[in-house]
Amino acid sequence: MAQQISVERRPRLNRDRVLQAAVSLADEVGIGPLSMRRLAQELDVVPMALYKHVANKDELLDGMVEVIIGEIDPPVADVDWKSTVRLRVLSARRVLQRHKWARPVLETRTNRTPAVLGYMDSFIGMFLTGGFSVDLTHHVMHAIGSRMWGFTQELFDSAASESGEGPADVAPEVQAAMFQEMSASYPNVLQVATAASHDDGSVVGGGCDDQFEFEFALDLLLDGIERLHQRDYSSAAARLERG
Amino acid sequence: MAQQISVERRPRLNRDRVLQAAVSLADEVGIGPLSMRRLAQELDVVPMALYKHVANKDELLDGMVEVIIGEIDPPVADVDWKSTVRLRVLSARRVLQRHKWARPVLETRTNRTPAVLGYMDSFIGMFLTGGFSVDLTHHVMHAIGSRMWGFTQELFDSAASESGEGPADVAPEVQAAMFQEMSASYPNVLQVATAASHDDGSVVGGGCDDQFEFEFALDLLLDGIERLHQRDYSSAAARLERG
DNA sequence: TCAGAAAGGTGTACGCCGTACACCTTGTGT
DNA sequence: ACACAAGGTGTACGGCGTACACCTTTCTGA
Repeated sequence: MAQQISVERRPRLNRDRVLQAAVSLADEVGIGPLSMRRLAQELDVVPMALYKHVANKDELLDGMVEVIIGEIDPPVADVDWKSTVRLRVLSARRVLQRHKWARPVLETRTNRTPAVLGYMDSFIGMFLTGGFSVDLTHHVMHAIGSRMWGFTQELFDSAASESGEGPADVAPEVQAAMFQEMSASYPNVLQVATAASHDDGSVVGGGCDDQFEFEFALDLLLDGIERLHQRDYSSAAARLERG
Repeated sequence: MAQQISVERRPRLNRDRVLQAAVSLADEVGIGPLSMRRLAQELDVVPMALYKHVANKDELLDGMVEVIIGEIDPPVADVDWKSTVRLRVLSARRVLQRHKWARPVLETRTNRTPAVLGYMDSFIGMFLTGGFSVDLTHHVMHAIGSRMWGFTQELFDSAASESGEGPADVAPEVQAAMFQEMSASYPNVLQVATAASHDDGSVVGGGCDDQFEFEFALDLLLDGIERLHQRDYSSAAARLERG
């Protein structure tokens, strides 16, 4: 009967509480001082307890990214693509400003977690819905990518990154399963990714010409800049126009 | 007489050899495994020996950045601004590809070392020489910044970052000295930075509206994208045109 | 030429970090 | 009531950056 006396009992931990606590702590003290030990202390728990809920620190960071992606507003419907995209990016920006540690974390992180893929998928959807071709959507995603997240360069890199050339070290049936799941959960990502790989025949990854993408984005900017220059742009005037 | 027998003598260390070794090592093994201990080992020296040449690991990283900035081609003269800028950015990109560790390092680093300031100054100069107004140049630098380095957001932040609001914790005469040196060494940076601060009266830093800069760049991209969309852009066609 | 100083290099030690591993405790389903 | 899984603990290891006291080499100028 006295099994649960007035002693203050800490509620049990779970992955979600761990991630939330990590985000709060990083908000407070920054990403540098966020160590497993410090986080454990914050949760009134011994460091190793955390490992029952996240595999390691890397997965913790991935989880934190998940959390803040969840804070980005969903796309607003029934307006033109440009406004949809614009509002979404500005929402993402607001999130990144609320969590100042997030930018560097996103920039280092190359993992395509479900949350990241889901966000990308929905983002791509905004262009496709707006009537963009898959081709243009692809380049546009590269061009705009780093402005919101920083995952431009290896957007569709497959799981390659480190180990060799591509997904050659995964059994074919596993690849097939991944493909199935992709097409179910991230149809837009899949569409763009496969279209981008027509050239070299690989199904996912490797099929996109980094140099071309870089120059595409660079020239997009330079052309825009040139136009502003030609019309004697002044930010003061722009501010007035904008109200 | 026998003071220097056939014994193999390691040439004395100096800052440059340390930095070069660090760059090579990072090229080989990546930035993660690059520790002071590992670097020392590579140089056949005890870890603490390095601290006679660099103050700490952060300064080592700054030094490594210096080294690779030195590898970027100087601006080519006697062509239009657009080509000058384009070629320079592509040169910078080549450097970053040669040193794959550099991008994340640049993205985390917020220090305005002489090398960085020098590069920025010369970069700004390309626009000013091209007839750009200081105002437009300023926004353009923000818009294009991260595409080469990643220091967009706090380009002209002064030394603020961490410690409070601004340079208030530095003696006035020191500020004056810094100003003197700036105007001598980085006239373009100074010009743009001071122009950007007219609004709020501060001399250096704090005087630039992040939200405005972000939307400026975002809209530059979106407008460009819209134009491509309207003319049914296709990358295949673009590739053909380009040759 | 030679002392003394400055610059370069060493050895030890400290307090962090992530986390492997073996263990105990608590909650849950039968 | 009990077994078993899930959650939590304690200890320990190897790696990190670097402070500090010390020795050794090289340079300098009288």
